[in-house]
Amino acid sequence: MARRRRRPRSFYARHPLEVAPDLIGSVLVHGGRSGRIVEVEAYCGADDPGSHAFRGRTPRTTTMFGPAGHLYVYFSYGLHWCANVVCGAEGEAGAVLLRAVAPVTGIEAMRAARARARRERDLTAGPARLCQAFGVDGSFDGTDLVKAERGLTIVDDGAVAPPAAASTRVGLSSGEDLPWRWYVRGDPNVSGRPR
DNA sequence: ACCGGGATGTTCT
DNA sequence: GAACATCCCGGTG
Repeated sequence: MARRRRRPRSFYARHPLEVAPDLIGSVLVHGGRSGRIVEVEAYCGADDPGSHAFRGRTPRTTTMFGPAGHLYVYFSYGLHWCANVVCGAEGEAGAVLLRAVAPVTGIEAMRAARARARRERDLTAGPARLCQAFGVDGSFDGTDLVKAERGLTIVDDGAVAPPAAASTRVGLSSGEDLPWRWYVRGDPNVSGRPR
């Protein structure tokens, strides 16, 4: 069993376009549940028309403008929670959206939390699905992954990261041409298909 | 497999 | 009042 090492603050303090591909293959951990990250998207603050931070700081986006390594959780389409890791220098509002993981441990707990999922690959394929599977909601907004607040963190278990392919991001009406999504090609847990 | 529409409510203009 | 970093279900082929 390889040693699990928490990602340090310096890992997240880089530009989101560097952090995003490096997060592929890392492991998201919450209590007994864990999953290997297979799909992410980078959001680049004021430089990025697709980012919630593009039009400046608002009550909702406050966490994104804070220090790297904290979790930015937002409510989507009136139904779902989605989670990002804040990246880059404080105030730049960079973030990486966690879009999909491959379940590793705690799969029974994930199934219980995702009772509606019919197929196994629907357990954690998609930003809202993975939050539901891991029990992440708005109360986790602002928690520090480096300190593993509330048991939530991201670790490097030493496994060789699978190669990541790049594509445009999913579901945007602005910034839709920027190739800022990374995913493991062929992994069944990846959500939105690249064009 | 692929596609279309409804759910649902916060956020910001 | 419109937009929204989504998901699920039921249709069709």
